Amino acid sequence: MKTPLVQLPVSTRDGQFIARYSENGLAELSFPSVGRASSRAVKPTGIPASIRRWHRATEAALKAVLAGRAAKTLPPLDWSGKTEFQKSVWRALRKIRPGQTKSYGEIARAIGKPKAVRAVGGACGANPIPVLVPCHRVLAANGKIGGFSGGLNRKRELLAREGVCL
DNA sequence: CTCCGCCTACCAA
DNA sequence: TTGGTAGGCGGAG
Repeated sequence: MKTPLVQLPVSTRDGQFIARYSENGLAELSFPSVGRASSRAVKPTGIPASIRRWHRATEAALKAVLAGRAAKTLPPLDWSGKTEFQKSVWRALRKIRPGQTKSYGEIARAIGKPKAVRAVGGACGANPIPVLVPCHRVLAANGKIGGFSGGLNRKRELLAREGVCL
């Protein structure tokens, strides 16, 4: 099953994120919507114990990263339906520690596709689990901020909390 | 096949 | 430094 079965809110200092789970794990994490936090999140009765457990991990991990610290544990991530290229990029992103940064080119080389620089940017933009899969730690080669699907301000803030100076 | 993008290196002002 | 640009590659339609 690819469609998320359960969608649960995560309240943080930055607002209410939404986590979506499939039977295989966390499939998607959304930034707080600019609009009001109307609980669009459906909270079906009888949430599987496994998902409740994953959600606790998600909450702890998200709060840690938002505070500039490393997440101790992550719930299983469901990347089913995604391409091998994207998964290889996201795996590489997970190796970047808080406070560290890499360029799109470095990621491209790390996954053995040195010329797929721009495509790496595309994969970052398609990252379904931002923050926990730290695409915000990837900068342009010249040390510039680069882009960010969640908004550059957010990227700057996340990096600042990790002690990264631009 | 075409078009677009969280890029880059390079060249001209 | 700033600005324009061609090359390259994966993803979406």
